[in-house]
Amino acid sequence: MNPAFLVDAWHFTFVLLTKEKRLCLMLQHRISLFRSACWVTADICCYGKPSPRTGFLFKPPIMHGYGETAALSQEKKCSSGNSADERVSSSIEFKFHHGSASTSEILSPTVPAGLNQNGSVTQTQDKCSMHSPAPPALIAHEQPSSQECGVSAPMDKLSVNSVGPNVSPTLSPRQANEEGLNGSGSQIHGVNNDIDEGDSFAKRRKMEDNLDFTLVTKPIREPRVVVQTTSMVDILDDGYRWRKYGQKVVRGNPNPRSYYKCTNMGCPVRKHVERAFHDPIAVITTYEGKHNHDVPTARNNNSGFASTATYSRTSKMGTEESSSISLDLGVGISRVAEEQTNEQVQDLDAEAAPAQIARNNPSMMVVQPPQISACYVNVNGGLNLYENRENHVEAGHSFETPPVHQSNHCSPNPGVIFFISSYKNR
DNA sequence: CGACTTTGACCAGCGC
DNA sequence: GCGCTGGTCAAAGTCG
Repeated sequence: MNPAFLVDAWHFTFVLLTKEKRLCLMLQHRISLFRSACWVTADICCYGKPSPRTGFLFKPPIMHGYGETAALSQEKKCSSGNSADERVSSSIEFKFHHGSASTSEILSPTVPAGLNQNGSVTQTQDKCSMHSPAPPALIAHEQPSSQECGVSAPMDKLSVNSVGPNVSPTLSPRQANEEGLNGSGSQIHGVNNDIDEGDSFAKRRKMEDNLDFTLVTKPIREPRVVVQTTSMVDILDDGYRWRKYGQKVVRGNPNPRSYYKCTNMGCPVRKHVERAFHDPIAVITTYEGKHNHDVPTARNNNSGFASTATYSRTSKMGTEESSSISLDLGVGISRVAEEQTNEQVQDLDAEAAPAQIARNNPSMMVVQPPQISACYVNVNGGLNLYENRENHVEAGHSFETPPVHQSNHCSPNPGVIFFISSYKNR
Protein backbone atom coordinates (compact mmCIF):
# COMPACT_ATOMS: atom_id res chain seq x y z
CA MET A 1 0.00 0.00 0.00
CA ASN A 2 1.02 3.51 -0.32
CA PRO A 3 3.19 4.35 2.64
CA ALA A 4 1.62 7.72 2.70
CA PHE A 5 -1.46 6.16 4.07
CA LEU A 6 0.47 4.83 6.91
CA VAL A 7 1.98 8.15 7.41
CA ASP A 8 -1.28 9.88 7.65
CA ALA A 9 -3.24 7.24 9.35
CA TRP A 10 -3.43 9.22 12.50
CA HIS A 11 -3.05 12.56 11.06
CA PHE A 12 -5.42 15.21 12.18
CA THR A 13 -5.33 18.70 11.08
CA PHE A 14 -6.29 21.82 12.82
CA VAL A 15 -6.44 25.02 10.98
CA LEU A 16 -6.71 28.26 12.71
CA LEU A 17 -7.08 31.32 10.69
CA THR A 18 -8.06 34.81 11.20
CA LYS A 19 -11.10 36.42 9.85
CA GLU A 20 -12.65 39.59 10.89
CA LYS A 21 -11.30 39.56 14.35
CA ARG A 22 -12.45 36.10 14.77
CA LEU A 23 -10.94 32.79 14.87
CA CYS A 24 -11.75 30.17 12.47
CA LEU A 25 -10.99 26.81 13.70
CA MET A 26 -11.10 23.98 11.37
CA LEU A 27 -10.62 20.43 12.00
CA GLN A 28 -9.95 17.94 9.43
CA HIS A 29 -9.60 14.30 9.56
CA ARG A 30 -7.06 14.20 6.93
CA ILE A 31 -7.14 10.73 5.63
CA SER A 32 -9.90 8.35 5.06
CA LEU A 33 -8.47 5.58 7.09
CA PHE A 34 -10.77 6.06 9.96
CA ARG A 35 -13.67 7.38 8.05
CA SER A 36 -14.49 9.00 11.23
CA ALA A 37 -16.82 11.67 12.20
CA CYS A 38 -15.22 14.81 13.35
CA TRP A 39 -16.80 17.82 14.77
CA VAL A 40 -15.47 21.08 15.69
CA THR A 41 -17.62 23.37 17.57
CA ALA A 42 -16.23 26.79 17.91
CA ASP A 43 -17.18 30.33 17.68
CA ILE A 44 -16.44 30.07 14.08
CA CYS A 45 -16.58 26.59 13.00
CA CYS A 46 -15.64 24.84 9.92
CA TYR A 47 -15.39 21.22 9.46
CA GLY A 48 -15.57 18.57 6.98
CA LYS A 49 -17.46 15.47 6.54
CA PRO A 50 -16.38 12.25 5.10
CA SER A 51 -16.72 11.93 1.44
CA PRO A 52 -17.39 8.62 -0.20
CA ARG A 53 -14.12 8.69 -2.02
CA THR A 54 -11.63 10.23 0.27
CA GLY A 55 -13.32 9.71 3.52
CA PHE A 56 -13.00 13.26 4.57
CA LEU A 57 -12.93 16.45 2.73
CA PHE A 58 -12.72 19.90 3.90
CA LYS A 59 -15.71 21.96 3.34
CA PRO A 60 -15.76 25.67 3.10
CA PRO A 61 -15.87 27.10 6.53
CA ILE A 62 -19.03 28.24 8.01
CA MET A 63 -18.76 31.92 7.96
CA HIS A 64 -21.50 34.33 8.43
CA GLY A 65 -24.09 32.08 7.18
CA TYR A 66 -22.58 30.83 4.04
CA GLY A 67 -20.67 27.78 3.30
CA GLU A 68 -21.40 24.24 4.07
CA THR A 69 -23.44 23.72 7.12
CA ALA A 70 -23.94 20.07 7.11
CA ALA A 71 -23.17 17.66 9.81
CA LEU A 72 -22.59 19.99 12.62
CA SER A 73 -24.94 20.20 15.45
CA GLN A 74 -23.57 22.51 18.01
CA GLU A 75 -21.91 25.06 15.94
CA LYS A 76 -21.90 28.62 16.94
CA LYS A 77 -21.68 30.68 13.90
CA CYS A 78 -19.68 33.75 14.07
CA SER A 79 -21.65 36.84 14.19
CA SER A 80 -20.56 39.69 12.11
CA GLY A 81 -19.98 43.17 13.27
CA ASN A 82 -18.34 42.23 16.46
CA SER A 83 -16.78 45.05 18.28
CA ALA A 84 -13.22 45.05 19.21
CA ASP A 85 -13.81 44.52 22.85
CA GLU A 86 -16.54 42.06 22.45
CA ARG A 87 -15.88 38.92 24.29
CA VAL A 88 -17.41 35.91 22.90
CA SER A 89 -17.64 32.84 24.91
CA SER A 90 -17.14 30.03 22.62
CA SER A 91 -16.85 26.41 23.08
CA ILE A 92 -14.67 24.24 21.07
CA GLU A 93 -15.45 20.66 20.86
CA PHE A 94 -13.61 18.01 19.13
CA LYS A 95 -15.50 14.91 18.66
CA PHE A 96 -14.28 11.92 16.94
CA HIS A 97 -15.92 8.78 16.14
CA HIS A 98 -13.72 6.24 14.72
CA GLY A 99 -13.85 2.91 13.22
CA SER A 100 -17.14 1.55 12.21
CA ALA A 101 -19.22 4.63 11.98
CA SER A 102 -21.73 4.32 9.30
CA THR A 103 -22.37 7.06 6.87
CA SER A 104 -25.42 8.11 8.73
CA GLU A 105 -23.47 8.23 11.88
CA ILE A 106 -20.81 10.20 10.25
CA LEU A 107 -23.20 12.71 8.97
CA SER A 108 -25.36 12.71 11.97
CA PRO A 109 -25.41 15.91 13.89
CA THR A 110 -25.66 13.98 17.05
CA VAL A 111 -22.81 12.61 18.92
CA PRO A 112 -22.34 9.02 18.03
CA ALA A 113 -22.76 6.57 20.79
CA GLY A 114 -19.61 5.82 22.58
CA LEU A 115 -18.06 9.02 21.55
CA ASN A 116 -17.05 9.92 24.99
CA GLN A 117 -15.24 6.73 25.27
CA ASN A 118 -13.40 7.63 22.21
CA GLY A 119 -12.71 10.99 23.58
CA SER A 120 -14.26 14.35 23.38
CA VAL A 121 -13.37 17.50 25.11
CA THR A 122 -15.07 20.74 25.36
CA GLN A 123 -13.04 23.77 25.85
CA THR A 124 -14.45 27.12 26.55
CA GLN A 125 -12.60 30.20 25.76
CA ASP A 126 -13.06 33.86 25.63
CA LYS A 127 -11.54 35.74 22.87
CA CYS A 128 -11.86 38.66 20.62
CA SER A 129 -10.50 41.08 23.09
CA MET A 130 -8.55 43.80 21.52
CA HIS A 131 -7.29 44.94 24.84
CA SER A 132 -5.34 41.95 25.71
CA PRO A 133 -3.90 40.67 22.54
CA ALA A 134 -2.32 37.38 22.53
CA PRO A 135 -0.86 35.18 19.94
CA PRO A 136 -2.87 32.63 18.23
CA ALA A 137 -1.86 29.46 19.77
CA LEU A 138 -2.69 25.91 19.44
CA ILE A 139 -1.11 23.33 21.50
CA ALA A 140 -0.93 19.91 20.21
CA HIS A 141 -0.19 17.45 22.86
CA GLU A 142 1.43 14.66 21.15
CA GLN A 143 -0.01 11.34 21.59
CA PRO A 144 1.82 9.07 23.86
CA SER A 145 4.27 6.84 22.23
CA SER A 146 3.62 3.24 21.82
CA GLN A 147 5.81 2.71 24.73
CA GLU A 148 3.40 4.60 26.82
CA CYS A 149 0.14 3.48 25.49
CA GLY A 150 0.61 0.37 23.53
CA VAL A 151 -0.56 -0.16 20.06
CA SER A 152 -4.17 0.16 20.90
CA ALA A 153 -3.89 3.05 23.22
CA PRO A 154 -5.84 6.19 22.70
CA MET A 155 -4.47 8.36 20.06
CA ASP A 156 -3.73 11.95 19.94
CA LYS A 157 -4.44 14.35 22.61
CA LEU A 158 -5.06 17.35 20.58
CA SER A 159 -5.78 20.41 22.46
CA VAL A 160 -6.60 23.95 21.90
CA ASN A 161 -5.94 26.46 24.58
CA SER A 162 -3.87 23.95 26.34
CA VAL A 163 -6.81 22.17 27.76
CA GLY A 164 -7.44 20.46 24.64
CA PRO A 165 -9.67 17.74 23.60
CA ASN A 166 -8.67 14.25 24.23
CA VAL A 167 -8.93 12.70 20.94
CA SER A 168 -8.66 9.11 21.54
CA PRO A 169 -10.20 6.93 18.99
CA THR A 170 -10.28 3.33 19.73
CA LEU A 171 -9.01 2.27 16.44
CA SER A 172 -5.81 0.45 16.79
CA PRO A 173 -2.98 1.14 14.46
CA ARG A 174 -3.45 -2.15 12.85
CA GLN A 175 -7.06 -1.42 12.35
CA ALA A 176 -6.15 1.87 10.96
CA ASN A 177 -3.79 0.32 8.54
CA GLU A 178 -6.29 -2.20 7.53
CA GLU A 179 -8.82 0.45 6.98
CA GLY A 180 -6.27 2.27 5.03
CA LEU A 181 -5.90 -0.70 2.86
CA ASN A 182 -9.54 -0.64 2.25
CA GLY A 183 -9.66 3.05 1.92
CA SER A 184 -9.15 5.04 -1.14
CA GLY A 185 -5.68 5.25 -2.36
CA SER A 186 -6.36 7.84 -4.93
CA GLN A 187 -6.41 10.72 -2.62
CA ILE A 188 -2.79 10.53 -1.97
CA HIS A 189 -1.71 10.83 -5.50
CA GLY A 190 -0.74 14.39 -6.01
CA VAL A 191 2.76 15.33 -5.13
CA ASN A 192 2.82 18.06 -2.65
CA ASN A 193 4.30 19.01 0.56
CA ASP A 194 2.05 16.96 2.59
CA ILE A 195 2.92 14.02 0.61
CA ASP A 196 6.52 14.87 0.71
CA GLU A 197 6.24 15.16 4.35
CA GLY A 198 4.69 11.84 4.30
CA ASP A 199 7.39 10.47 2.16
CA SER A 200 10.06 11.12 4.63
CA PHE A 201 7.75 10.11 7.31
CA ALA A 202 6.88 7.01 5.44
CA LYS A 203 10.47 6.20 5.02
CA ARG A 204 10.91 6.01 8.68
CA ARG A 205 7.59 4.46 9.00
CA LYS A 206 8.64 1.60 6.88
CA MET A 207 11.58 1.09 9.04
CA GLU A 208 9.47 1.24 12.07
CA ASP A 209 6.87 -1.05 10.70
CA ASN A 210 9.18 -3.91 11.19
CA LEU A 211 8.92 -3.33 14.87
CA ASP A 212 5.32 -2.51 15.00
CA PHE A 213 3.80 -5.36 16.80
CA THR A 214 6.75 -7.26 17.96
CA LEU A 215 8.33 -4.60 20.06
CA VAL A 216 5.38 -2.87 21.45
CA THR A 217 7.27 -1.34 24.27
CA LYS A 218 9.83 0.21 22.06
CA PRO A 219 9.08 3.70 20.98
CA ILE A 220 8.38 3.64 17.34
CA ARG A 221 8.81 7.23 16.56
CA GLU A 222 8.54 10.59 18.03
CA PRO A 223 5.20 12.24 17.69
CA ARG A 224 5.02 14.88 15.11
CA VAL A 225 3.19 18.08 14.95
CA VAL A 226 2.96 19.91 11.71
CA VAL A 227 2.29 23.56 11.71
CA GLN A 228 1.61 25.39 8.56
CA THR A 229 1.41 29.09 8.35
CA THR A 230 1.05 31.43 5.52
CA SER A 231 3.78 33.82 6.14
CA MET A 232 6.52 35.62 4.41
CA VAL A 233 8.88 34.66 7.13
CA ASP A 234 10.21 31.23 7.55
CA ILE A 235 10.61 30.68 11.20
CA LEU A 236 7.84 30.23 13.64
CA ASP A 237 8.85 31.54 16.97
CA ASP A 238 7.29 28.95 19.16
CA GLY A 239 9.03 30.10 22.25
CA TYR A 240 11.82 27.62 22.11
CA ARG A 241 15.28 28.14 20.86
CA TRP A 242 16.47 26.27 17.90
CA ARG A 243 19.73 25.63 16.20
CA LYS A 244 19.84 24.84 12.59
CA TYR A 245 21.81 21.77 11.86
CA GLY A 246 21.08 21.05 8.31
CA GLN A 247 19.37 22.01 5.16
CA LYS A 248 18.25 19.80 2.41
CA VAL A 249 16.29 20.04 -0.75
CA VAL A 250 13.79 17.30 -0.56
CA ARG A 251 12.16 15.65 -3.43
CA GLY A 252 9.14 17.31 -4.86
CA ASN A 253 9.85 20.65 -3.38
CA PRO A 254 12.50 22.97 -4.72
CA ASN A 255 12.35 24.88 -1.52
CA PRO A 256 14.99 23.64 0.86
CA ARG A 257 14.02 22.11 4.11
CA SER A 258 15.85 23.36 7.12
CA TYR A 259 16.47 21.18 10.11
CA TYR A 260 16.55 22.53 13.60
CA LYS A 261 17.26 21.14 17.00
CA CYS A 262 16.10 22.53 20.25
CA THR A 263 19.10 24.13 21.83
CA ASN A 264 18.11 23.18 25.31
CA MET A 265 20.56 20.72 26.76
CA GLY A 266 19.28 17.24 26.37
CA CYS A 267 16.09 18.21 24.67
CA PRO A 268 15.37 15.75 21.89
CA VAL A 269 12.97 17.92 19.98
CA ARG A 270 13.72 18.66 16.39
CA LYS A 271 11.88 20.38 13.71
CA HIS A 272 12.23 21.10 10.09
CA VAL A 273 10.88 23.99 8.20
CA GLU A 274 10.15 24.28 4.56
CA ARG A 275 8.07 26.30 2.26
CA ALA A 276 5.29 24.62 0.47
CA PHE A 277 5.89 23.92 -3.12
CA HIS A 278 2.49 25.03 -4.24
CA ASP A 279 2.37 28.10 -2.13
CA PRO A 280 5.52 30.10 -1.62
CA ILE A 281 4.16 31.79 1.41
CA ALA A 282 3.10 28.64 3.12
CA VAL A 283 5.62 27.64 5.71
CA ILE A 284 5.43 24.11 6.93
CA THR A 285 7.05 23.43 10.23
CA THR A 286 7.22 19.93 11.52
CA TYR A 287 8.01 19.33 15.13
CA GLU A 288 9.20 16.01 16.30
CA GLY A 289 9.69 14.99 19.83
CA LYS A 290 8.69 16.39 23.10
CA HIS A 291 10.35 19.15 24.97
CA ASN A 292 11.64 18.08 28.31
CA HIS A 293 11.84 21.58 29.57
CA ASP A 294 9.84 24.71 29.85
CA VAL A 295 9.70 27.39 27.32
CA PRO A 296 12.77 29.50 27.83
CA THR A 297 11.93 32.15 30.33
CA ALA A 298 13.29 34.92 28.26
CA ARG A 299 10.83 33.97 25.65
CA ASN A 300 8.05 33.44 28.01
CA ASN A 301 7.51 36.82 29.42
CA ASN A 302 6.78 38.93 26.50
CA SER A 303 3.21 39.81 27.02
CA GLY A 304 1.83 36.81 25.46
CA PHE A 305 4.18 36.46 22.64
CA ALA A 306 7.41 34.78 22.81
CA SER A 307 10.21 37.10 22.29
CA THR A 308 11.75 37.12 18.94
CA ALA A 309 15.23 36.12 19.69
CA THR A 310 14.86 33.69 16.92
CA TYR A 311 17.80 34.00 14.78
CA SER A 312 17.29 36.04 11.74
CA ARG A 313 19.91 36.52 9.21
CA THR A 314 20.36 36.87 5.58
CA SER A 315 20.66 33.54 4.01
CA LYS A 316 21.93 32.42 0.75
CA MET A 317 18.54 31.17 -0.07
CA GLY A 318 17.29 34.64 -0.36
CA THR A 319 15.31 34.73 2.80
CA GLU A 320 16.63 38.11 3.55
CA GLU A 321 13.65 38.93 5.60
CA SER A 322 13.70 35.73 7.41
CA SER A 323 12.44 36.43 10.82
CA SER A 324 10.11 34.85 13.15
CA ILE A 325 6.48 34.77 13.87
CA SER A 326 5.60 34.53 17.42
CA LEU A 327 3.49 31.54 17.84
CA ASP A 328 3.27 29.77 21.07
CA LEU A 329 2.98 26.28 20.01
CA GLY A 330 3.91 23.99 22.72
CA VAL A 331 4.88 20.51 21.95
CA GLY A 332 4.64 18.69 25.14
CA ILE A 333 4.26 22.07 26.58
CA SER A 334 4.90 22.55 30.20
CA ARG A 335 2.35 23.43 32.74
CA VAL A 336 3.66 26.90 32.93
CA ALA A 337 3.55 27.23 29.26
CA GLU A 338 0.12 25.77 29.18
CA GLU A 339 -1.18 28.22 31.62
CA GLN A 340 0.32 31.06 29.83
CA THR A 341 -0.84 29.90 26.52
CA ASN A 342 -4.25 29.37 27.82
CA GLU A 343 -4.41 32.92 28.89
CA GLN A 344 -3.07 33.97 25.62
CA VAL A 345 -5.61 32.15 23.71
CA GLN A 346 -8.38 33.31 25.83
CA ASP A 347 -7.44 36.74 24.88
CA LEU A 348 -6.71 35.83 21.42
CA ASP A 349 -7.65 38.35 18.95
CA ALA A 350 -7.04 37.64 15.40
CA GLU A 351 -6.56 41.21 14.53
CA ALA A 352 -4.53 42.27 17.45
CA ALA A 353 -2.21 39.35 17.33
CA PRO A 354 -0.35 40.44 14.24
CA ALA A 355 0.00 43.85 15.71
CA GLN A 356 1.48 42.29 18.75
CA ILE A 357 3.79 40.36 16.62
CA ALA A 358 4.83 43.52 14.99
CA ARG A 359 5.48 45.16 18.28
CA ASN A 360 7.64 42.34 19.35
CA ASN A 361 9.24 42.01 16.02
CA PRO A 362 10.07 45.47 14.90
CA SER A 363 12.15 44.19 12.09
CA MET A 364 9.67 41.84 10.63
CA MET A 365 6.83 42.32 8.33
CA VAL A 366 3.55 41.38 9.74
CA VAL A 367 0.77 40.69 7.42
CA GLN A 368 -2.48 41.78 8.75
CA PRO A 369 -5.21 39.36 8.11
CA PRO A 370 -7.54 40.76 5.59
CA GLN A 371 -11.19 40.38 5.54
CA ILE A 372 -11.09 36.85 4.53
CA SER A 373 -14.38 35.83 3.27
CA ALA A 374 -13.71 32.22 3.36
CA CYS A 375 -11.00 29.78 3.39
CA TYR A 376 -11.03 26.54 1.67
CA VAL A 377 -8.56 23.99 2.67
CA ASN A 378 -8.26 20.63 1.21
CA VAL A 379 -5.48 18.63 2.54
CA ASN A 380 -6.87 15.32 1.69
CA GLY A 381 -5.48 15.29 -1.72
CA GLY A 382 -2.36 16.86 -0.49
CA LEU A 383 -3.39 20.30 -1.43
CA ASN A 384 -3.53 23.10 0.97
CA LEU A 385 -5.64 25.63 -0.65
CA TYR A 386 -6.29 28.89 0.94
CA GLU A 387 -8.79 30.48 -1.20
CA ASN A 388 -10.41 33.75 -0.84
CA ARG A 389 -13.88 33.38 -1.95
CA GLU A 390 -13.96 36.84 -3.18
CA ASN A 391 -10.93 36.33 -5.21
CA HIS A 392 -10.99 32.81 -6.13
CA VAL A 393 -9.06 33.19 -9.32
CA GLU A 394 -6.28 35.05 -7.74
CA ALA A 395 -6.00 32.57 -5.01
CA GLY A 396 -5.87 29.78 -7.44
CA HIS A 397 -3.29 31.53 -9.43
CA SER A 398 -1.09 31.95 -6.48
CA PHE A 399 -0.82 28.26 -6.08
CA GLU A 400 0.71 28.01 -9.40
CA THR A 401 3.28 30.55 -8.61
CA PRO A 402 6.69 29.06 -8.87
CA PRO A 403 8.01 28.37 -5.45
CA VAL A 404 10.54 30.94 -4.66
CA HIS A 405 11.68 32.66 -1.57
CA GLN A 406 9.96 35.86 -2.07
CA SER A 407 10.23 38.23 0.73
CA ASN A 408 7.78 40.52 -0.83
CA HIS A 409 5.38 38.01 -2.01
CA CYS A 410 1.96 38.76 -0.77
CA SER A 411 -0.56 36.14 -0.32
CA PRO A 412 -3.94 36.75 -1.75
CA ASN A 413 -5.07 35.57 1.56
CA PRO A 414 -2.38 36.55 3.92
CA GLY A 415 -4.16 35.72 7.07
CA VAL A 416 -2.17 33.59 9.37
CA ILE A 417 -3.16 30.04 9.09
CA PHE A 418 -2.04 27.52 11.54
CA PHE A 419 -2.14 24.04 10.42
CA ILE A 420 -1.45 21.70 13.17
CA SER A 421 -1.37 18.08 12.59
CA SER A 422 -0.67 15.34 14.89
CA TYR A 423 0.60 12.10 13.69
CA LYS A 424 -0.06 8.86 15.23
CA ASN A 425 1.34 5.83 13.73
CA ARG A 426 0.92 3.19 16.20
C1' DC B 1 33.64 34.67 22.12
C1' DG B 2 29.29 32.59 22.09
C1' DA B 3 25.49 31.57 19.37
C1' DC B 4 24.06 30.42 15.23
C1' DT B 5 24.14 29.42 10.10
C1' DT B 6 26.11 27.34 6.12
C1' DT B 7 27.17 23.49 3.48
C1' DG B 8 29.47 19.51 1.86
C1' DA B 9 30.08 14.97 3.52
C1' DC B 10 28.33 11.10 5.51
C1' DC B 11 24.98 7.50 6.86
C1' DA B 12 21.22 4.34 6.43
C1' DG B 13 16.97 2.67 4.28
C1' DC B 14 14.74 1.65 0.14
C1' DG B 15 13.87 0.33 -4.63
C1' DC B 16 15.55 -1.37 -8.84
C1' DG C 1 25.37 -3.54 -5.75
C1' DC C 2 24.11 0.91 -6.90
C1' DG C 3 21.77 5.10 -6.94
C1' DC C 4 18.34 7.88 -4.75
C1' DT C 5 16.64 10.04 -0.79
C1' DG C 6 15.97 12.01 3.81
C1' DG C 7 18.27 13.00 7.78
C1' DT C 8 22.41 14.18 10.37
C1' DC C 9 27.13 15.63 11.34
C1' DA C 10 30.68 18.83 11.86
C1' DA C 11 34.01 22.14 10.37
C1' DA C 12 34.05 26.64 8.80
C1' DG C 13 32.06 30.99 8.54
C1' DT C 14 29.19 34.96 10.23
C1' DC C 15 27.42 38.20 13.38
C1' DG C 16 26.67 41.01 17.48
